Amino acid sequence: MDNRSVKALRRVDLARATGCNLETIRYYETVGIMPDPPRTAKGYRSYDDIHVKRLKFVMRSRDLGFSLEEIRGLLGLVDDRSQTCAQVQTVAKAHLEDVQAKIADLARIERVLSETVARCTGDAAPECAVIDALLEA
Amino acid sequence: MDNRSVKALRRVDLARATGCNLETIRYYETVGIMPDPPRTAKGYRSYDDIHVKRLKFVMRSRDLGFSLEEIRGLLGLVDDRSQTCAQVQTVAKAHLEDVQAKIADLARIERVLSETVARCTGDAAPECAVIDALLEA
DNA sequence: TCTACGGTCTGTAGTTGATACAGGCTCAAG
DNA sequence: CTTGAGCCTGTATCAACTACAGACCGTAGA
Repeated sequence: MDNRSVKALRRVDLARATGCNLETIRYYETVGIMPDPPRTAKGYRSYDDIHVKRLKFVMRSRDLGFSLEEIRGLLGLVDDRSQTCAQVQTVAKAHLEDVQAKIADLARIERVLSETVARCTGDAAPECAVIDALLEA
Repeated sequence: MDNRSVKALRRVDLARATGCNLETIRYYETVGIMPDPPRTAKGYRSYDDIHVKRLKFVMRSRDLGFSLEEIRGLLGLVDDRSQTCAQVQTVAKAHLEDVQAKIADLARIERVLSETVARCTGDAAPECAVIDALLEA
């Protein structure tokens, strides 16, 4: 006869609903990314649709490579939606530049590696182009 | 009158010769990536050209994104050069695939982020395409 | 009702790859 | 002799989790 929330979720339910690891949820609570949830009489955490939504937001952001610090900022902007768009754009653009820099780094590594691997004869010889490349000054 | 090694290097000398952080050298020794160096009578570490060479190898490998675990493997192959080439090629190829996978991931992120940022008006409105994208189920 | 199993609680340790600091010792130049 | 740079060790910190220990709870089936 509880007409407040249709169903209270346990930790495992929230984890399953989002695909998030059980312990990670608790971690997010201790670092303030997720709010401390209400508790049952016996101290069990009791979650809700809002937790599912927020956790999915966090996971999607993590998936896009935002740090927890950045996500903290994004969540603050979500919670207090004034002047949101310009600020969010700033964060997202900065992050986009990080991502592009990382891609450039990896592309360089990829080029060096694939060139080096290609020079490998791949046979049982004690000479190796990869080792030589790593050893050369 | 020491005709063994032309000059013994101190920690700071090795660090300068390689560009490696001082503490990182010690860290590499504790985790077995670098060997425990000989010590002076007073217990000071005493390095050599072989340490410079090995540390540069490690740094170049790290720079190419190899994990310390992978580097441990590569160093083993360097130290015991029998059947080297085929084995190194295996490690390097696997790592190359990792790198390519990472590039693909980041490229996906880059695409999503840049599309989303482009949808931003950038003005002071409380609606925001980035937030919406992160919130949407 | 008993029992088994799955779930929850807390606190703490381990992971990777470093980096930093405290507190004390030593060495070399001026 | 003093000063400053460098060395020593052990331990703490960072991100972002993950895992475990030891105790407790809740419910379904026999």
